[in-house]
This record gives sequence, C-alpha cells and structure tokens, in this order.
Amino acid sequence: MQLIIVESPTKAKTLSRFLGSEFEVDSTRGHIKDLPKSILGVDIENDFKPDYVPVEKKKEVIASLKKKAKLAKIVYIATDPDREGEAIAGHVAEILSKSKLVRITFHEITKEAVKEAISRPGKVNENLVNAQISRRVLDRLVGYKISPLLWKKVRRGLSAGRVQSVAVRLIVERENEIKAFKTEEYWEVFAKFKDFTAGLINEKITNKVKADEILANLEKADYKVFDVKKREVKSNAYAPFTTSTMTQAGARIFGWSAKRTMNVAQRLYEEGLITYHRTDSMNLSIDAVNKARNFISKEYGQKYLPEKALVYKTKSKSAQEAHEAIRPTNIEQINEAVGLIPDEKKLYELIWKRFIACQMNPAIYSETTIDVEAKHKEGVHMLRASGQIMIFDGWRKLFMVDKEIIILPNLTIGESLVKEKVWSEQKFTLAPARFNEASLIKILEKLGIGRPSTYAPIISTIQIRSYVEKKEGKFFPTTIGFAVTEFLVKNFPIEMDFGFTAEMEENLDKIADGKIKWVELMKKFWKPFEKTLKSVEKNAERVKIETEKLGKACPDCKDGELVIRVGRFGKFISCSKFPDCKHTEKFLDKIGMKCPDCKEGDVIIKKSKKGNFFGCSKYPDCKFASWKKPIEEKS
DNA sequence: CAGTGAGCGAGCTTCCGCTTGACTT
Repeated sequence: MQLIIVESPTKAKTLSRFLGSEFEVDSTRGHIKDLPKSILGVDIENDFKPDYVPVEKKKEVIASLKKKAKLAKIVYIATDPDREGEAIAGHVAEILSKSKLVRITFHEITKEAVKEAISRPGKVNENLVNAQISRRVLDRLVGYKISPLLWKKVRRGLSAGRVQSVAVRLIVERENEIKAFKTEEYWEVFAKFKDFTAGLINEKITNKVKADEILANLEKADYKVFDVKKREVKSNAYAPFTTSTMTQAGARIFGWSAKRTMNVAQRLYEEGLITYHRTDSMNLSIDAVNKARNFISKEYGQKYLPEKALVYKTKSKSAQEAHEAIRPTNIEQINEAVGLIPDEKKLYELIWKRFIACQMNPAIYSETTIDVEAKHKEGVHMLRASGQIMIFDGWRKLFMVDKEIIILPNLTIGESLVKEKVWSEQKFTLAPARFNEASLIKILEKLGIGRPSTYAPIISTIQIRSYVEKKEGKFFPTTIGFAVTEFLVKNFPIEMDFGFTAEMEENLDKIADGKIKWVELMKKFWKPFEKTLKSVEKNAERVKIETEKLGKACPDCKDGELVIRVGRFGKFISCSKFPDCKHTEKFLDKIGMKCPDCKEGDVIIKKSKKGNFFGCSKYPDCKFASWKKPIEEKS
C-alpha cells in the first residue's frame, strides 16, 4: 500500500476515488504543529528558534497518520503547493520520521496530475519552510509582544496583530475622514431638446446665484450641435471567483456575511459540486475551460465563444496560487443538483454563471456622445448628452443588468436645436462611504493583508474585541477602537503601516528563493522593534477611553452624567463620576422583538468572548439566550 | 451564552494561517 497525505479530507476522498486500491489517501486537516498558545514559544536569544508543538486538537489525526504510514511502502506528502503547505509537509515529515518519505505537489485534482507528480518525487523545500517560520514567528512576536502592552496601557484582554490592527485602522481612519468631511453644495444644469436632454459641462457651479445666471443665459441662447461621437465599447466578463470576489459578490447580491458565504461554499465543496473555496488563484483547468467552451457554443452559439480560451491572471502579488479559481466541478449539474437547500442552490448558480460567463465574449455597446453649444450674448456654454445601446449581449446573457437605456437621435454637426426647457438641480458632495464586509475584504486583499482562509475570521475578531461594530451592514469604530488605533499608530508606526505586510511578503519571497537567511530577517526586524517595545512600556501614558454622553443625569448621585462605556461584554451605561459613583445600567441593543420565552422583555444583542448572541433584556430574571436570531412569532 | 469601568495584584488575556467539526436552521 502507498500512502498519500493531503490537507483536506474532501480532497482525500476525491483522490482515493480515482486512484485505485494500491493507494490510501489521508488528510492532515490543516496544520498539525504550531507555536504553543499560552507562551511565546520563540527563543529570541537563540536565533529565534520556534517551538512548534503538536496541535492539541490534532492528536488523533497525528496518531492516525503514524499508524497508516507504518503500513505503507511509501508515503507521498502532497500538502498544498504553497508556503503553509510546505510547512505542513515539513511537520508531517517530522512526526513520521520514516525513510520512505517523498514530497510531491500538484495543482489539479486529476489522476493524470497525481500520476505525473508521483513520477517526479522531491524533498521538502527547506527555504519555503523557513519562509513560513519567518511569517509565523513575526506574527507571534508582533501579536504577543504588543498585546500585553495594550493590557497595561489601555485595558485587559485587548489584542493587536499585523492583520487585525490594520483592519481596524482602516475603519478608524475612514470614520475620521467622514467626521472631517465638509459637504459642498454644487449645481447641475440641464437643457431639454425634442428627443434628448443634455447637461452642462466644463463649469463648476457652487451656488444658486451662479446657477440662475447660467439659466438666464441658456434661456436666451442659440443652440447647435457642436460634435457627435459614436464608438463601440466592449465590456469584458468578470474574472472567475476567488474567495475575495466570491464573498464580495455574496454580500452585494444576496446580502450575506462573508461567514455565511464561506459556510455555504464549504458545503458545496464537500458535496463535490465546486472546486476549493479558499483560494486566491484565477487559474482554470484546461479541461474545465474546454467543457465550458463546448457548452457555450452548443447552448448559446458560436458568436458567444471567443476564438481562444480566456486566461485570467491574479493581480495580487502575495497570491500563493495553490488552488484553482472557484468553479463548478461539473457544469452539467446546473439545476440538476439535487438535495440542495436554497442557500446552496443560490450560491452554486452564481458560481456556475460566473464561470461560464468568464469564457464568453464581451458585451458590446454602441456609445453616442452629443456635445451641444449654447451661444448667447456674453459667451458660450457647452452641454453634453450620452447614450448607450447594447448591440451584443455576450456574457451579459447570463448577467443581465437593468440599465436605463438612453437612445439618442441621429444628429449632424452644425445642426441647430430648439430647447424646450432649461432647469437646475441642487446637489451636495457626499462623504466617503463607511466600509462594509465586502469593501473591507476588497481593500485588505488589495493591500495583501490577510489570506483567503482568514478574511471571514478577521471580520469576526475585530467585532468580538469590540474594536468595531456593525450597524446596518456598515462598520463603525467604537471608542476602544479609536483609542487603541491611536495608541498603536503613534507607538508602532512601522507595524501599523499599510505597506508592512507587502514588505514582509517581499522578504519572505527572498527567503523562499534562498536569497536571504530567515534569521537575518528576524534580527533586522527585532532590533528596532525591541527598542520600541521597551520605550513604550516605560514611557507611554495610560490611555483614556472616551465615553459617549447620554445627556441624562445619574439617578444615583445626581451629580454625574450617564455615559456609554465599552466593556468586555460590549456597551453598558454608567455614571461619569466612576469610581466615586458605581451606578450602572444595561445598554439595551434592541432588535425590535419581544422575548420568545418570557414574552415581556425585549430581545437584545449581547456580546461574549465567542461573539454576539441574542438574549433577553430581563436577564437574569429571564434566561433566554440563542446564537441565532429568534424567529418572529406569528400571533 | 451573561455583567463590564479604576486600582488593588491572584491568574489570566494575546497573534496569523491551514483545515474541519460540532452546534443550529
């Protein structure tokens, strides 16, 4: 018997199905060794030697792998072909310590790819493993050295990290921009002609006086067609899904959280309907693309099929490309996928459409722009109208949009026009939008911060720690979020920089290529970092956390004022005179529903170490609690 | 899945990334 070890149990199942009985396939289910949770686990004095220990929950997996390896003639370690996968391969090699160990990698789960991989056996790539060690040790040092400073200087239980702290910083700085934003008035001016409407261009109008002046001019002006431009505009299909774009689409189209989209995708993956859902790659297997092309020409016709297969390249530099893009494993299964619950069906169809569309021809629009000259005694104003007509739907056949169609008349340059009416509209510039889950993931990916497996967890972490809260889908920083970010940006500008991760990735690549030694990188990072840690520990003042005033007097001492504070369990109301006055009240985050148990209290959102849950405002009299939102009772 | 803040000073908190499982609907 020959043993193949992969990371995912589903992948193992798929492989064993087509490999035949001389192969057994087992999985590590992720990392099997990691730094210990309760101590630093890095010997800084001794060249940053990491103490990788078996992961507590993986004891059984490790035992099973050992047992199977003992029976095997040869063991192929086929963990993912990326940095983390190589580290896992190294850890597997350590626990098995067997002579018949071979490292193989493949990018596609097909019999041919695996056979080919087996035909070119290799060894664990130590440089790549060292790159993982660097990443892991650096994250551990940043996280486990800065967090205790926060306990000391801000409040117990807080956390800092290369990823989460920068994510919070993005939200905090956006909020500051919104606060500082001064809305500006501006005016738009329009003229209506027989078959179309044109808007004033090239002039900035900031007040009504100016707008009225222009209107007066336009009333008396002579109009003629100044220019007509027609051109064809192509609109290319969307690239196939990655984790990032799939969670963004889930949010935009279904209104789902990243967690929900990922949970549904996990089930689709386990049911064998889609390829792996934690990926940053846009690669597609040749076989899958050919099947899509056949389908397109058969189902929609030749004119929808590009001459050659379309290839998509990942823009992100930090992409690891260990997997394919997210696509259906078998495109024939559309609508036939039996037993799918509604969520699964919705996401599956979206993935299916996105994949087929990505191999279809662009949609083509005919775009017309008409410039109109308005001449009057004092001068000239220019107006413009533009219209678009779809002349070929292409991939849009699958993704129709309800676009307002503006059809412009056929006009010739120099032709004079008669205006029917002119008018103006007052507008205001808008502050930048707050982040939602989709836009946060998008910018994190752009900055190279976080990985496909962590986007959804990051969003949970920053909320569980009470750094930010989500209201109507938008992220708002809390007073704690503001205070911690200010403290970190001031004291750890290097680690909090938006480019810190990108720079780290560049160095990790050099380690992987054997160009620099990982211990040297650590030393270079550690020296100034250690100095900063010491200085902050000694010099930084304890941070005062702002409170939100409620504008009501404290009913106990009558002297203080009620304020909202953010504690370990979320918001609560207390007296501004604390600690002199110990008055507290519950902060009720009502969701507008009566408690299903006692029927008296309100259902409120509560916070625990594990995340938000739903409880009753009458607690402790009523003990109602639930992770899921209770269902509205029909009376 | 449940009582917060300060400081007292027991014993504790904390990172990122890879993977599911155990819950519930």
